[in-house]
Amino acid sequence: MAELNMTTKDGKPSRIQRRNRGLILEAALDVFSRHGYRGATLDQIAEQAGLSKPNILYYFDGKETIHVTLLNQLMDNWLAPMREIDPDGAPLDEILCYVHRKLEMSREFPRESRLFANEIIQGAPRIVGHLEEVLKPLVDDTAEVISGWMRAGRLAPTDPRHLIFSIWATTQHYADFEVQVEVLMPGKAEQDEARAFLDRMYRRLLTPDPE
Amino acid sequence: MAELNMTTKDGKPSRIQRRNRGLILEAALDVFSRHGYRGATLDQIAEQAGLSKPNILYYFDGKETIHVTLLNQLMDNWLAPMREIDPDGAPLDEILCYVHRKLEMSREFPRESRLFANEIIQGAPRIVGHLEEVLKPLVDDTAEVISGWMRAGRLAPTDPRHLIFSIWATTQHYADFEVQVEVLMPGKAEQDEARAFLDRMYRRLLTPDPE
DNA sequence: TCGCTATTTTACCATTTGGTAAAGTTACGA
DNA sequence: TCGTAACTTTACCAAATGGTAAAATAGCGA
Repeated sequence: MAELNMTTKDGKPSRIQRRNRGLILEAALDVFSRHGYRGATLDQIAEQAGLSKPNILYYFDGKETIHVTLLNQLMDNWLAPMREIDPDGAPLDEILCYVHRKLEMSREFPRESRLFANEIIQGAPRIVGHLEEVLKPLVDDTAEVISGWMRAGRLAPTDPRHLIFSIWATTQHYADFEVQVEVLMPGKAEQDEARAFLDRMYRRLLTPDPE
Repeated sequence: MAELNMTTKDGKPSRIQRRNRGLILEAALDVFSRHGYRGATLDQIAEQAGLSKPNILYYFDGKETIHVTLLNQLMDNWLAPMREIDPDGAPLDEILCYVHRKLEMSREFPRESRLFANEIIQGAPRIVGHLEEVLKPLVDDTAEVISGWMRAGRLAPTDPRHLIFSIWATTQHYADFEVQVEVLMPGKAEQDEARAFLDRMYRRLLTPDPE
């Protein structure tokens, strides 16, 4: 009887369930991404979702369950651009396309980026497992693809993992440190400039030297 | 009588005051950087400092005062490397030296980096003022110096502000996302590799093209 | 060593917060 | 339209948390 609140008797979630779980997760994303896990309260989430606190606990086992649910849902979308790097594509295009898509996600989903950043900064207590089991294999594969391109002389050689880190860092910076960017470049269309800057940077880094 | 707990009657802080304020700030840095502002508790800080909670409130007006004190102390050290960029130096060397020093600070002061990141991600409620009054002028100046170098053909042209952002992002990443880095490159001496990677990246980005 | 001030402890308190029990209300298939 | 399962609300609670009052103790200059 601990977690029957997930399906109706016949095993399928009802219309109301889908709607309210959606409302809760949307509200929770907002609150968690602004205040971090411990800084967020169920009352805030409830108010923003337009539901009562006990009602929220009818749909989710507890605060932590909501948070974990969010993180798990997030991860898939978050890693999608990396999964789409095509080992048979043109190396430089593939990498630059990845950079652009990550930057695009920073603009479209800043809350998701901050939720993730909060979790990692605080030691990733609730997703280390996921990092090891899902993220690590994916990064290992991708690094191997990039290494192959470099060995074949199709990209200038560098450490592929640090390359990936730098792409994550530079693109997510515009979401995670948004207030700072806003203070330092008030009112500017930074995203377009950022795209041009990063494009140029990775192009110069990765274009192989002529023999 | 609201904040007499700062000095003894003759205006100078006593030996005990200096020691205990130091203990408190050291403990607070640890706790705040691990859990964020709201996630940290006075009890945790007190325990780690080896003092009682009321004793902590004898030295600081409240939780927020401790946090603000930390952030203010931090900012100076944090910006020091940028202040040391020499407009009369060799442009590429100055930038690369800045990159190295930022990376070095990431390794030496990861707690400070995370404290700062936590604050910014959550909207910088306690230091926007500082950002506008101290950080912005400094960045404006530095961007102007870099622009000058670019106009003189001594650096390849790019947007100087986005260049600065990318340096912050890539160097602080190793502190702020330490767990993730550790999961993906277990046991490696990432810092040395990171140094080589970043050196190479910014060298290629900024070395002017031959005419 | 006395007396005064600085420091520390003990004993609290009010609020916030995650969570629960149980009574009510709604929706929907038969 | 009735009964049952799904959903929602009301009224709580225990623990945690930031903070205070006041008594107790330690340190130090005269």
